[in-house]
Amino acid sequence: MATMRAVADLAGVSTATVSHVINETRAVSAPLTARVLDAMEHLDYRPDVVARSLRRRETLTIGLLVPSVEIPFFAHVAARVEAVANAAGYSVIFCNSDWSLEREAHYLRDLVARRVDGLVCITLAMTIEHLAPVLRRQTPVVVFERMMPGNELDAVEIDNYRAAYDATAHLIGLGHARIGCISGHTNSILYEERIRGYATALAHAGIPFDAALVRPGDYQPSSGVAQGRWLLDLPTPPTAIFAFNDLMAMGVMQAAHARGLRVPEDLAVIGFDGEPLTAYTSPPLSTVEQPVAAMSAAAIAMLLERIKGDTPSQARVQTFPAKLVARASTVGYAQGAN
Amino acid sequence: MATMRAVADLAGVSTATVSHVINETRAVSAPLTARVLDAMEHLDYRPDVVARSLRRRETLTIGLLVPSVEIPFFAHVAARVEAVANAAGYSVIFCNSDWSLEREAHYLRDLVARRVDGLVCITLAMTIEHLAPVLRRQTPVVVFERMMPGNELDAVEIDNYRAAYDATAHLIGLGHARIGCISGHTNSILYEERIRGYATALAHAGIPFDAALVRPGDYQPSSGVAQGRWLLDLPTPPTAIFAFNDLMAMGVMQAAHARGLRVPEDLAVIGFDGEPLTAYTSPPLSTVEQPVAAMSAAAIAMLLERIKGDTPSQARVQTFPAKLVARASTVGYAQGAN
DNA sequence: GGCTGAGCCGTAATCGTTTACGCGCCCGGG
DNA sequence: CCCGGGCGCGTAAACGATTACGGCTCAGCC
Repeated sequence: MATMRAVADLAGVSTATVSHVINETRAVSAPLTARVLDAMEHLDYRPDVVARSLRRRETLTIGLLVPSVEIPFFAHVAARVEAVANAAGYSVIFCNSDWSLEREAHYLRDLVARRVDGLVCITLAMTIEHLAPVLRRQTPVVVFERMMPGNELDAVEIDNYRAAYDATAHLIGLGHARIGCISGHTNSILYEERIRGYATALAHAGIPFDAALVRPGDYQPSSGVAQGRWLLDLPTPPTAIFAFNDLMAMGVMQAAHARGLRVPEDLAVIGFDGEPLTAYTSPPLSTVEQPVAAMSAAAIAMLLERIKGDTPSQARVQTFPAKLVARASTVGYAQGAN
Repeated sequence: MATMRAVADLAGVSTATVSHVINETRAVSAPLTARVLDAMEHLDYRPDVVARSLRRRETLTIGLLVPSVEIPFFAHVAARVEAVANAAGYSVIFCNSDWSLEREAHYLRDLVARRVDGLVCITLAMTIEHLAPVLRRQTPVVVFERMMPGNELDAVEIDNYRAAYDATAHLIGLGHARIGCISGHTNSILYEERIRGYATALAHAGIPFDAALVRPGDYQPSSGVAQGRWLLDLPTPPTAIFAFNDLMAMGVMQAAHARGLRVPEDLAVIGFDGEPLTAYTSPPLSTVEQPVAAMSAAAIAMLLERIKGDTPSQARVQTFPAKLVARASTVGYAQGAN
């Protein structure tokens, strides 16, 4: 409530001096400094962030755009991004697009109008054109997962090819030859990379690729159930299924259990993302773990560099390793520790 | 980038006219209106939200404070609150306190300095004193779950007493007489109410209350495992366990499975919150479902009323019914549909 | 004694909007 | 013919900070 003017008056100085005391931006004599601090204390003064933002032309705010925070992976990212950003003095405006391109566009406009200093966005279907309004205003952007075209944006990602390869090879190593795959939305680089990893692992093992075994999911457990059933209904059903995220893998396990199949004896299941939750399913779910904390920290670090103007001009893409975590849903309780 | 000044110049009018065209706040002749709109179009002008906020003394921003968005229930709330707020034109500043009172206090100060128009906060341990800086600035607040003391804040909540009663009665109805309970943090009204519901249901069935059967959890699945083991290690272990949230219930199921116990034949398990996830565990988890969407909408509605100044002066507490959802983790596949 | 330069501060412009006032003009009624 | 009242618009003062300039004082030195 108290304004800087009030503090200045109470301390008997000008607002300039108060400002400089607060920001330590020019020398102020000891006695004056003391008087100012006293006055601030008395009035419980806090600088008005809005006014400051207007004048400084920075808001100490970043936007965070995610498809759905109800999916554990995105919630995890949101938590980490917020923590790191906050430690650096930034607040986070949270935008949940619900997988809607339209809403994403809406958010982008709003975030620009709000003059966010930067933007972390995690989206699969968005293309560079959608970001045009943001880039035009020179607002730095970092994306999780590389975007569709050969755009040039700072990004953090995992090696999706290798991760999918590892997951598939893991199943092959356990003796499976007929391996189903429940993917996510098909219009993304992520999709292509993971499918390539899956197919390559099969090829290396001399197993023919069967398109019927690859089913599209939507990252919700219900699609895991539906596509899991579909696969199990095949004349020659798979003996193992690789899902593009943990929730769908849980759905698959349930579909299997509902038919009296045992996991992993009758059907092995492996998920993706490696959310903590997976350690607590029944049976514990094998998965491929993404280093969310490291990725989030890296994303914010890159963003802050851009904001500070340390402009590498060249877009940087940081690729992190994903880690296969074998649990009872593939290797059984006997072999699978954890 | 384009400022209102630029638009005014291009259209050959004053900034006042531009402003009035934008906000439709006073009559402007058709020709001028057209010229202004044209100019805006040409320059791709968007009002600067920061400047506007400074002048209007409102930011069209609300703060959202949650303990941990990685817990499905809070993620669900965050998604709904954001959606409703956004539909009303408000942006959401996301604050993840990680259960830390210190961080909560930090966020509250920051949100006030940022002049958020309102605040939705969901916290168990916080007391009214922590909110003092917010209330002093007249910033409206709505809380999820009533707070510790007999404070007076607008709130949405479920009938925790009844919900816990129902869950316990459900287990009793299935023939269980020795029922364990894994609670959350013990320093909240929520805790007291649920324990009261649990105890009362037992009493009504003539079952003596056994303090050894009530164990504190922390809403993480790991505590479900730990406390589940503890309970199963009892000389006379419970035949059913009621957990204060779904994640801990999953932990309990895993602990049971790890010992070769069958759910629900050897141990019935019921959770709390009713997150969608629970329909996909193995077996599907019985739970008590909170009407998150309705609660979130109500919270925002109350907040907006306060913001608009429609001040009931009296704090309002809206209590919603929770719904018991019986699934295979208690009633078995035979009886339990779904 | 005058000049210079270093310390310290205050004045006022500025960021980009909104909005209280007030001024012209035109029209209709007395 | 004059006057009152709408209607339409512009001028300029906010909102609450930051910051470019410039002014003053005093010490040191020639």
